[in-house]
Amino acid sequence: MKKELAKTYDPKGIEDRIYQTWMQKGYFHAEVDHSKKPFTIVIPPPNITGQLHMGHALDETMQDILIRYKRMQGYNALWQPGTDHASIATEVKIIEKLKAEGIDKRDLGREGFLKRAWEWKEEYGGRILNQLKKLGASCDWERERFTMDEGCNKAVTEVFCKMHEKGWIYKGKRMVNWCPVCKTSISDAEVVYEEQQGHFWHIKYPLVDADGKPSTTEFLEFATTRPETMLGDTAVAINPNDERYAHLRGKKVWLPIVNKAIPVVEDDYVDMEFGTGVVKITPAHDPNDFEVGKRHNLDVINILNDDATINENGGKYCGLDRYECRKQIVEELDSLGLLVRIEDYSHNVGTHDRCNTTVEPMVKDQWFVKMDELIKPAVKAVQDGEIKLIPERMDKTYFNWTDNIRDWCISRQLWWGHRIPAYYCDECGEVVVARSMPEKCPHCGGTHFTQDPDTLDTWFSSALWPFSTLGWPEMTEDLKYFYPTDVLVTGYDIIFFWVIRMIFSGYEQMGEKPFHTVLFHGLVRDSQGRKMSKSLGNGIDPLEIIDQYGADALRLTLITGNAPGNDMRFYMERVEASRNFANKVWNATRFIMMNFDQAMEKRGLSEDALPWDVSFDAIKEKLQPVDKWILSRHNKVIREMTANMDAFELGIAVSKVYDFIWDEFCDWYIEMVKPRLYNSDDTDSQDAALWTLKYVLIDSLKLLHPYMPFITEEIFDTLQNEEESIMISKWPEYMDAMDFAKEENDLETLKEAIRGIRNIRTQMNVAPSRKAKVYVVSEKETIRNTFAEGALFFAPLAYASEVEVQADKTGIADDAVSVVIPDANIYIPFAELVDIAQEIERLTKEEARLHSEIARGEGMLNNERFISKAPAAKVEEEKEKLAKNKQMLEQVSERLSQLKK
RNA sequence: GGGAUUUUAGCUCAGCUGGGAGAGCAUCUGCCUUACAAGCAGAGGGUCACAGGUUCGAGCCCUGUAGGUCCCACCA
Repeated sequence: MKKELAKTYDPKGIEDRIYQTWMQKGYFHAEVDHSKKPFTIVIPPPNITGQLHMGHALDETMQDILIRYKRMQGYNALWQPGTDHASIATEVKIIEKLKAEGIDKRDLGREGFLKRAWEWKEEYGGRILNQLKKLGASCDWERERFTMDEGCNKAVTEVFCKMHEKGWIYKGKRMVNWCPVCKTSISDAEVVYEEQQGHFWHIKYPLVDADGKPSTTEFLEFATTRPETMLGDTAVAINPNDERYAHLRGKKVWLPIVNKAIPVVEDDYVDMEFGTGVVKITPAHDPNDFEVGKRHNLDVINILNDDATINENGGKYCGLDRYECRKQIVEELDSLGLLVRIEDYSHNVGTHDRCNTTVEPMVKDQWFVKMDELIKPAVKAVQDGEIKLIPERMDKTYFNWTDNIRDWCISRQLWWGHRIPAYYCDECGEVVVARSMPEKCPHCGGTHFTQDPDTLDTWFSSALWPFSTLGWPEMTEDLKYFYPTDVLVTGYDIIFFWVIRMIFSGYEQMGEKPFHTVLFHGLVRDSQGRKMSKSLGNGIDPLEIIDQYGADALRLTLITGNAPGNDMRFYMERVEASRNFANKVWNATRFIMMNFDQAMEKRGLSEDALPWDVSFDAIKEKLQPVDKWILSRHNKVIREMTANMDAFELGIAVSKVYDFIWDEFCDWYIEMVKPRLYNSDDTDSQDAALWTLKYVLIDSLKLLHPYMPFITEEIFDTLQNEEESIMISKWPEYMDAMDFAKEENDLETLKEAIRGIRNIRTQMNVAPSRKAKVYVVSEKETIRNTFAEGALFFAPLAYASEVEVQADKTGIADDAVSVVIPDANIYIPFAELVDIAQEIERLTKEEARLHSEIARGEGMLNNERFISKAPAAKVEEEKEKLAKNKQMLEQVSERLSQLKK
């Protein structure tokens, strides 16, 4: 048992060693086992481009806590790890890298590019998972998956084909968001709106005269933020109810520069109140205009190339960049006298979330997922509570999206990703969607096909993650056993991208929810509340924190004092506080180990027959009230903490065990136990103390283990050798046998008395070395017994030389200082140290406080409605309080009048 | 424009279904007491944003006002 433990806990080296052991023992691995209930979490797969940041650290810590907790509770816990190919994010990264080498993606060709991409994946793809290991993540690494591995590919193809057969995936010309830099369409969710300073160009178009020529006197004025789109205008619109323009119904206006007549159409979309009540209509480059165009059968004239330069439809502007074109168009309009004025205007501009480029709405042939039917079970699941979102308010965000759902554009003009399983017949152009390259065209019998060049939105594969990782589309044993998974832990920022899509995919493909609970967390911000970002340079690297303070300290910091779904600020001071706690636990262990050693030496005990290494029943008779108190408190902490964990209140749960260990166990129990260990020969009492110290510490370590896996394992291993590892030990349970209500009550009285004496001594500036005799006076025998039994530790903690318990004040000096606690008075007769004036002041305050307390209590009890409506127990409680207060007031007043004499 | 959320000690935040205002850090005081100075003991500090309302009783429920944060939609 003799182990020299360092004075402070240093996690360096320890953490890696322990993690290796866990891995070697295979504790993280889960196999189908019908004798146990499964508990499954799938990791939100980090991007292969990613580096571990604080957001991941928080996300993974929460998952690891849940997994470790459930594993200890006897569940067959599976934490399924993996990574995401992150189609566009990765492609952008690789293009950047190629650029640095002076290579353009097109030079390599598709095959060459993909080869580079896979090389990149091999090199960096596993990086982030290795970083997770530093954090202590207990993922089943044998099951690691990748969204583009063979199984996931199969799942994607299968889903695409099934949904296509069902008519829920279709190809069509629709308005999409186009990124001119990435040269791909993107989904609505990938567009972020930014407020930008722009201009509002007020322009007028001439009316068309009866002779078909532009009028020189009559004009129609309107305003636009994108004048260059006029090249694609095919109408101007007015509101049908707008009397101001009644005379224009059925007329035409002259589109300058392009020089052609376009119709005036009437449409409710036009807001009469806004601007001049006239809108130019460019169906090819504005989503609303596109709809208007459809209603009025307008031509759709695309004026842009894929890189946002003007195409041949722009006439002489062909080849110009969109912004240069804008400038020149404005100049030309001005020279034509058609520019009325320019107004400064700030408006929201859609940009691509990956590259910040202003997106262009364009009409393109793309693949879509029809959402109206697909979304229904996903809505119902949350409505019915089949799937619970935590915190609950996320429901509203969720429904906000589902209520306004639009079809999902899933095709991307990228190379890195899942290729769309659609094949075009080289002969007749017929589209065939199939699980593999078709042999023969069903339309013309052609045998040569070209696969659709597009890839799928990266979220298409992520949506299948909870079941594709378990083997789907094969109905594997894993799938039958582990699906549905249990909890999904993720940030609220990807509720639309991912959470909703997993839910509807689960119902559609598996006929079953993918998980029953979604636990959201917020963003980790810097100490000033800013987002951590590369550009700000304010990011804190979790690996550096781990290196300096240990993974346990980081994990505790991320979880403490944070409610689900709320953002948190990251402070170094808080990491230090966590580190200090680890040290506290470490030193409590040192204390216990030291006392084991001392007791063994003193009593000549051998290690294999220690009187404190016995069962609860065997030690029960020897337990003293203090021991029962801490056991009982610990028992309650188990119950409360378990309830918090089950309610996913991870922060509250850990604060309970934190407070228990630091405050009750270390600052009270250990202090109270010292006199018994150091200054007493009662071996029964010592056995009980040592037994209790060990029992409570080990059990507390178990409660703490999900949060701080490394230090708890290290200490567990040091303290005992019955169990192999704390991570597979049994989660503590509340036991009736450990409930000692009387001792809990008694000890609270003692603690209060000790605090009272300490307080008085501080206020009177009495040095701790100055010990005085303490008299405890109470009419109640139980109270006298409590103090008599507790005298051994009461004296040192209250800096008393001696404790005398008696029923009345006989023999106590009149000038004794008193501490008033429920049912008892404590007197310290060291008159020479007392400043009477100060004491009077203190008692006066106390008297005032009691008066107000009594007034409050009487007010409540005289209130008939309170008596009739409040629970009976509550009323009783108030009555007792009132009686106590009255008694105390009497005592205080008496003492005051004495002193005043 | 719609919605969510937030306003509690100097700072950062807890506060469960309404019933005597809490933690960490910071500040002040006293202690190197034989587990721990990364510690111990004690103290100060809050009209719980503001105004109404419901209730015997409101930090908590309702209405309104003001400030902060965020999400969605996007009006040319």
